Amino acid sequence: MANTTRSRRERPAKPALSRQWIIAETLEIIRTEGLEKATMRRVAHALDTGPASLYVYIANTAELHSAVLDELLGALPPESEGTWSERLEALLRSYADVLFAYPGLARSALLIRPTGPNAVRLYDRVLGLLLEGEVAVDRAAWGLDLLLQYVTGNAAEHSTPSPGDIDTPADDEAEMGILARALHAADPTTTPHIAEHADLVLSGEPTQRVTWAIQALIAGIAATPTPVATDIRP
Amino acid sequence: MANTTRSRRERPAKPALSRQWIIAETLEIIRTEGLEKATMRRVAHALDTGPASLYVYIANTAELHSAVLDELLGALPPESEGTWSERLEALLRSYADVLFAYPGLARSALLIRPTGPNAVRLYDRVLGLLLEGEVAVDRAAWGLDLLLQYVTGNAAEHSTPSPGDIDTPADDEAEMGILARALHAADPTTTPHIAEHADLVLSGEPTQRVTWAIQALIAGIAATPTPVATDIRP
DNA sequence: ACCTGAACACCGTTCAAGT
DNA sequence: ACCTGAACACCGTTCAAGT
Repeated sequence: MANTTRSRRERPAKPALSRQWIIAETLEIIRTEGLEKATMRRVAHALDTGPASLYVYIANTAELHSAVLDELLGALPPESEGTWSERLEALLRSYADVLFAYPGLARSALLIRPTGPNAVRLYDRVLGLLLEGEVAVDRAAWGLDLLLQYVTGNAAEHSTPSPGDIDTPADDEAEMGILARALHAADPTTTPHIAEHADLVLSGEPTQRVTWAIQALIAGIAATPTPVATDIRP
Repeated sequence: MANTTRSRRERPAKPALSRQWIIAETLEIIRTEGLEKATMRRVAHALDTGPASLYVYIANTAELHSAVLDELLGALPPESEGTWSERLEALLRSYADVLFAYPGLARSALLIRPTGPNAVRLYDRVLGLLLEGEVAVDRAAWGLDLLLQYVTGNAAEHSTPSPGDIDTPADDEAEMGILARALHAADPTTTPHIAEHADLVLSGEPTQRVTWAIQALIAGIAATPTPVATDIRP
């Protein structure tokens, strides 16, 4: 009886399943517990239903994660100030920030190739900025993929496998420790360059390195001719 | 390994569990059925034992996959002919080939940061070739990570999620189809650059694009100064 | 000492059956 | 028409108990 004038702090008592609602709930779980907890079963449970019900709206787990990512890409900051390359760097960094903020989603992004409307808008902005910088259109077109893949791959590599979870107390740090130990233990006979330059290989803050990498990518893209004929346009 | 004089085609009847044997069996499963089938349970089953037995030799699933990858890296071709950049390209392509040959392993490589002895040897070869090309040592040191991450990420992106399995009839192709459709359907008003250059963005054979990307990366690495002081050496 | 059966706590996905 | 209980076929990992 007395339908729905309930405490808003409590679960809103079965607010009718829908694609939007499922995505929102999934995002909430990813935010608080990480991607690996955002399972069909767990999302269904959070929505007070069984897993089978989700399949009315979402084809499978991959599509669920894909939809969440596109949702997030819709919230990228719209435009910054500066030269084309500064704006491009800022855009890519904001994309990287999204992926870092939701550890595990980068891994999804790497495998499912985002194709939602917001992803396409991101592609368009990157391509537009490269063209504004007078990068040859064929290099810009191929460079688009290279830039986004780098950022995505980098985020995937550095995002902790299980965020708020059991293992991985300070995961990326621990990971780096393992790598650092492996490099410092390098045998000077069989691996002389690593043995000599281990510190340099490991040097730099992550943000410094991402910034440098993006600059290097842009420079390389602008300077390297593709095998694709450029005389496509009249 | 472990030369038991048996019919090599039949299962060698419980050849005593060992780390090497587990890794070899896992590799075989990955080769024939894909990474996602190389579960602790399935490997244990293939070795005629229960999953608990594997934990005597291997800490967890991640370590198992990690060990398999390092095993594969030990078989990279040793040295090619040509200029330093040609040899570097060849080396990176052979690394990419390994990852492509074992779909799914690239994804692991992206997340676990290979640190085995063979991985370190690969790092050393890449770094050595960059230095041979007279790339500044700080740029070479940072570029190492950029190059390997690109190749790994690229392989991860293009490797089919489930190789010899139920879904994904021609998976990467299907994926590309989805992307192609999304780009060709781009709205000329909101995403004008993509709408105009969709074909160019999608153009080129995968190998052409990888080759171009590696060249662009090398050029960018060589040309972009890092914030790390270069006057480390006397 | 070395190994493992059995259990615990989960998964994705399907489909017959309910409302 | 829309939804879902229950089942199917799996997972990783642990630990008490066996040899």
